[in-house]
Amino acid sequence: MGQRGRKKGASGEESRALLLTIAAEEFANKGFYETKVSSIVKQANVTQPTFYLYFQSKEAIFQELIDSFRDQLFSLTKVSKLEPGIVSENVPAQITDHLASIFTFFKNNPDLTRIGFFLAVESEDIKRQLASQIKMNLDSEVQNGYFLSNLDTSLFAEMLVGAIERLTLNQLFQGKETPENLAAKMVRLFLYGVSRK
Amino acid sequence: MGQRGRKKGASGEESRALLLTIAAEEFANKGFYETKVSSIVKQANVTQPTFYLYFQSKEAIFQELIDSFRDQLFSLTKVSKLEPGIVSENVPAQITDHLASIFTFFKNNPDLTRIGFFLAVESEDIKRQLASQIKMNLDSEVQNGYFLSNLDTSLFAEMLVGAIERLTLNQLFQGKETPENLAAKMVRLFLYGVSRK
Amino acid sequence: MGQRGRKKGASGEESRALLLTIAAEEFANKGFYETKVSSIVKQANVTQPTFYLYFQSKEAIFQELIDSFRDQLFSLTKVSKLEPGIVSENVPAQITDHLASIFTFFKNNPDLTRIGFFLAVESEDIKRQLASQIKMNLDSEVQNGYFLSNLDTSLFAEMLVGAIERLTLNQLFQGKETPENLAAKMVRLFLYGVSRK
Amino acid sequence: MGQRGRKKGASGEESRALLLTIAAEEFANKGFYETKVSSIVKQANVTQPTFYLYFQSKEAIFQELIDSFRDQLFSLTKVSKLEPGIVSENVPAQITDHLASIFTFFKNNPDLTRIGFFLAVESEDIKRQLASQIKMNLDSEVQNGYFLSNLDTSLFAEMLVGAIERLTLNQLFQGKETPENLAAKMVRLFLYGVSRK
DNA sequence: CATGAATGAGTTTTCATTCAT
DNA sequence: AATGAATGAAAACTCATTCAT
Repeated sequence: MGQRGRKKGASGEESRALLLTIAAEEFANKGFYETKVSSIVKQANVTQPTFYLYFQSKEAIFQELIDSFRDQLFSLTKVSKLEPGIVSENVPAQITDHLASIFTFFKNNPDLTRIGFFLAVESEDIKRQLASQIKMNLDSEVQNGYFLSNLDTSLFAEMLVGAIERLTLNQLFQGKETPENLAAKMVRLFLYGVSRK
Repeated sequence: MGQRGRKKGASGEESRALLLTIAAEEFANKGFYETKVSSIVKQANVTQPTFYLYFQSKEAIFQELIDSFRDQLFSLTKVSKLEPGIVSENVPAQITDHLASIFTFFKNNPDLTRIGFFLAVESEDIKRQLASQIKMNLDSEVQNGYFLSNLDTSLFAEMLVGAIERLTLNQLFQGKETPENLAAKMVRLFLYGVSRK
Repeated sequence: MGQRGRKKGASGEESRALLLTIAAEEFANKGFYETKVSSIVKQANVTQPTFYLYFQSKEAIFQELIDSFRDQLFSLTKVSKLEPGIVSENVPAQITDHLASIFTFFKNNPDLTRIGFFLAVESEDIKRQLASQIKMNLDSEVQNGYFLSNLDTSLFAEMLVGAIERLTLNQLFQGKETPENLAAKMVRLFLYGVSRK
Repeated sequence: MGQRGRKKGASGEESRALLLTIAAEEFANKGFYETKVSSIVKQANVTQPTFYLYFQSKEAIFQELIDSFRDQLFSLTKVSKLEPGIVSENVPAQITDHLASIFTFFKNNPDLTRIGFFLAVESEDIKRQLASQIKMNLDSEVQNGYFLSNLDTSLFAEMLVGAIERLTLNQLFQGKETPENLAAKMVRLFLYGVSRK
């Protein structure tokens, strides 16, 4: 009776949180449509009506996960504007740090990241939004003379997001690189290019 | 009797091709799961059994589209290795051409591209494969001294694929840039970086 | 609201058993293919999903009925070996009893019998298995000198099964004979033949 | 063009006969429902409309096979009444011959037999009819004093049919016994019984 | 005599969701 | 806080059968 006993006594919040975690895992691994409510609740050891006690629908819980990803991501990028008065030499380091913090967040929340950055229909929105934030940073950096004055910041921001996305999946999630290294390599490449001269 | 008469007389290949086109459109716009066979056939003005006359299943037609994308993409990239004896100055132009041809293919086949590059489960595979092709090219170019000798070509290839992906969606498909311009801009940025100095 | 209320409160096992009974009846009367899930559930006053709550598929419920028949039949025949030390005169009575118990089982479970003995693909298997059990009994009886020493027990066992089958359908199920009478008649005929002398 | 040429030139009767043969095979092996018209015509190298040129429906061709079986079987049993004036000693041989001719027919027409004797819904009818013929023969033989005067000929006829059925399937079709041997064994057993004394 | 192309009418099965307790 | 039992609404797929030629 241990398990059952515990479950009955569990606070609602616990059940809710558990469902959320399991759902994230399932969604991340199998996508929205291949994830069945029945499978989520089975793993959480609750019944289907319980699910609906905490979430209005399958879509709602998915959305909640997306929103959670978006919120965390943007609370991260909000604080990371280059400070205006910074000295030139430190710019790369600053950018690297910023990038590393994003990679760290992704690494620590792989399920959420898969959902919000790759699976959701809104993923495109989110990436656009991220690109837009990056663009704003770039613009001010251009203004401050750190970057090429004729840089197409919009396009560049999108390229960065694309790079982030691929490296997250193929390097970070594969455990091939740490967030810091990845960030450093990216920045170096983008700053100085790959041409020999 | 005009309509009916025409349909009965239609060649099978025509019906098949029509279904394929409509399916591509639907899949591209609504994804695999939200695309219903019933909706495809309605637009093609045939009945459901006709669909199954030409395709084994909804999955099969989806797969056929993916395969078509993959095949075309890789028949494109297969021909585009940098020739060994090329003079240094022409390398950027060559790369640009290659990239432009990819963008052109994407632009001319937006539905197929959405399916094969973004919607399919195999999309990751396809991108990995593309990255791998690019890496091989890069490797030989490094060997020939065009690029930094310590370049992490694998990582760089992935960044390129990420950039291609984003720009395809947000610039090319939006009609903001031509394939050629996009390719040129990308190459310039990656070759020389964005740093002012 | 009476009906609806009652249904909701019904125990699952009840619904399951009801479906099983109705399915047996339908299968027995119309065969596997002409029996539609829709018709079973209609008679059980439940909806189709309820059916799938208790049975994996139409095939599964059919199989369950077959297995039930087979299990009951063989738990019946397992106990009925002639005891070794029996006196000669009692052998016919013993055999008759055994046969009667089979006929009784068939009579009490006509739907199941129709399914397992006549409709199922496995019916042949089941009959073969029954014949094989009978053959083993016959062999030991031959050994004990009750029967002709040169009796082809395998062939004879099959003839018995054939006779059982026909009489079940045309005498027992028609209510023309009781299990006991049928058994007695069969035994007499097989033991002593029909020849006048 | 050989094949096609031949087909075009084929007489209608040839196509019809071919379809009938293939259908018999398929029905015999897979049953009515698992046999698809599409599969029959594929094996016959014709198209579905051709099938409907010769048969009104899938049911019709099945019925035709059943009727063919029934007709042949009963043209066989019609001729085989024991002649009234026969001498006592020859009765067993006569019966054996009769039985052997049935087994021979079954052996030479296994597909048809499977269909008419085992698969068809009318199989029961056909067996009943066969039993009824046998009963009539038995009755006259009883009258003539060959058999026990109190023999329940109806029941005995059914037992015979059951035995025939099983032995056909498990001995004859398995190639374990020739029609003649099988008939002889059956007759011996039924005439004199299996009791030792 | 034969076919390429198409369909009407169904059937099983799935799944998110909800009562009643 | 939770559940046993049930369902509405649809989806993919099948197959015998038939036009038009």
